[in-house]
Amino acid sequence: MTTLRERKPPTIHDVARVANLSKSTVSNVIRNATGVSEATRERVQAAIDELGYRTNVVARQLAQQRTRVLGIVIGDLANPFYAEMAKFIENFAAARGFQVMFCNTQVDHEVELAGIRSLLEHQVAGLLFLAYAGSPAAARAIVGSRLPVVFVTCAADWGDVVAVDDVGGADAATQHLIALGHKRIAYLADSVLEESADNDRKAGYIRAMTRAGLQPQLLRWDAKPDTVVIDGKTVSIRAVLTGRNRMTGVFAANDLNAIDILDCADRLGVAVPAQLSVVGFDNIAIAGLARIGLTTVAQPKEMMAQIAVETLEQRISGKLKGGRLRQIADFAFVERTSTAHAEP
Amino acid sequence: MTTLRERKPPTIHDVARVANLSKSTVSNVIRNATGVSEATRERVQAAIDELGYRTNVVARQLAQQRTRVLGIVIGDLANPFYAEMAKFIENFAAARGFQVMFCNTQVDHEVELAGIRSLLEHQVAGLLFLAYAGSPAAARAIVGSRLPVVFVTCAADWGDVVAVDDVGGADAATQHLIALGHKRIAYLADSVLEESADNDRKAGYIRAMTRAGLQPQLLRWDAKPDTVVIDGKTVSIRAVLTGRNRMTGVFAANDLNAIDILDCADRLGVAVPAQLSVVGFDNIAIAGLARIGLTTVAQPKEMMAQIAVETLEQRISGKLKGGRLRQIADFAFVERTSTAHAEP
DNA sequence: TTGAAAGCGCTAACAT
DNA sequence: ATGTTAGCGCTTTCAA
Repeated sequence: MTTLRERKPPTIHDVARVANLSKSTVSNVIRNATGVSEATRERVQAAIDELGYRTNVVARQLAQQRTRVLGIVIGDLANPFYAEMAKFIENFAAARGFQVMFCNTQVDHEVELAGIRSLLEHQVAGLLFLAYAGSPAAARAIVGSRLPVVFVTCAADWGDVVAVDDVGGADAATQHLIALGHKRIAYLADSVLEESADNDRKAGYIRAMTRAGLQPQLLRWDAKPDTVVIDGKTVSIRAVLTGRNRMTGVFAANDLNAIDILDCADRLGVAVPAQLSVVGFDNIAIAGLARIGLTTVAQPKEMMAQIAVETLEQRISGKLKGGRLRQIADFAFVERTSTAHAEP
Repeated sequence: MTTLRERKPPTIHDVARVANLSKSTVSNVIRNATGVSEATRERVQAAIDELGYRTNVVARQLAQQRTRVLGIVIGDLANPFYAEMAKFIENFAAARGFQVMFCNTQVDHEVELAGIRSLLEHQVAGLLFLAYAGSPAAARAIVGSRLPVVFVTCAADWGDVVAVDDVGGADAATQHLIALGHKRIAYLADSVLEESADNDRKAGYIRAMTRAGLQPQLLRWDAKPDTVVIDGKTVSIRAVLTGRNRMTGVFAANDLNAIDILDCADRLGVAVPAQLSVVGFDNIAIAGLARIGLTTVAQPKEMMAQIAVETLEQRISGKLKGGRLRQIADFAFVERTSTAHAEP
């Protein structure tokens, strides 16, 4: 092997020495600056190849006083929806020459803030929030207003927002259940994080219920697969799905929770959709499996990721100026086999 | 607002001026160096708070000639297994003061190499491969031997390896089907990437089949949900599952593919497990759903993530020296409802 | 078209 | 205990 672990990597200075040119000329070649003769360019390239030189981006970042790194704050990577979004975002970012730094720590509020702080210290050029859970004030105070921030799939008033029509989607989902003749329809909040999107979906649900003269029922997991909290009281999921005044329809804040409910129903012997109809939100990949067949509100994931990255890039480059942008994408209602007419 | 978008962030120089001290003293405080009087420390802290100073990690990295950034190369974030692994890895890394940079681009070989190159240019302190697909030679040539590399969940001979006993797990999975009386058992390779883990699992499958005197059948997706390639010939999945010499058992390279097969069976009206038994590998979260009930080989994900990060950290810090480490974790066989005795 | 030189913000000897 | 100083590798004016 030619490269020993110990030897320091070559710098432009080394390249310059080998090519018998100055540092600046080498720099000009590397940066594809104009005004370099073809002969020189080749001479430099030869030296670069010979030495195996590679740009030290850290030094460049310091000199240029900016980076091409995007900070991505994720709600929960274990949720396929966020994983898919993260994948798209990474793809679009890479295509535009950005490197991404992730920060997943949704576990602990303090850890989340520390993560954001670290991203800022690394001088990320922009911040992208996927599911913004933290106390708004704290995060905002840390971020300040020195770099562009985009919220995807969630919302806050201190950055651009790219989201789906959560209220409309939730309304449509609820309306679907109502149209099928269901009366006792519950809303199930997400177990992990009470994000801004949840609130909008809840609002859409309440709007549809109220319009139909039905009583909203807000559920929230207590001990994940067994009990839920309803009106401040802890109730077993068995009671909710099989009790006297059992729910016949559930609209979950997202597919993952909808699937959890499906699983509860299966274990309790409650037939879906014969005895229980379930609607989700997101349209994650597995929702489409024959065995799941989850009726859900689909978000245009790839499109949202693209718009988010593009918006952030334009803010960074300064091409986009002015007030906060709110870009709301249309949802698509996907009817599958988890919903049916209510029993007479 | 006090902070205008335009004003440059304060540096240690500014802090020093406000505190009436030198840059180095401020630096000493920031780095928690010893030999700073309590009074001075407080004076510096006051100035820091007043100015809202935050360390510029880029400058520090350049001065220290090292970073606390880990490069994570992922196979496919849309596969819940990798997403879960990524989450654990990010967690452990963050807990140890590392920031992570992701690179997902499994789409294109060229893009993958470009991603690795970018991570190196960003001077990552170490590289962690989750599912290493690329042509070994190319990636290795780019990385060289200047920084530590750990392969998790996959293997290569030029870095430390943290993996599950793929061969043993695959053998056990296949053996399970054989013990249930199945004769025509196929192996289904992953559709996205032909990784090293696939080969080991294939080897375990072949070993078990051969031992039982059965003929191995290697399948690979052609057009994802419809056709597979077997012995170089394209065959419809319908033929494979319902034809004259149909398979009665399938061992898939991972859960995602196993679930795809389950889905195919469902759509074709093939009853699982009555007419078809399916075993997966990974034990992703959804495999445990009542509706999926996938029998599978579980990998100790969190433990592997932890060992991987720790190993990488020890290589980086120099605490761990010497030859490549191969740390193989035990698998756990999880029997669920997707497997049963073969029909007589 | 090329080169000299002054930073970028921080660290880490070394001197005081 | 605090300050002085010389870098880290690159960019970017400005001269030559």
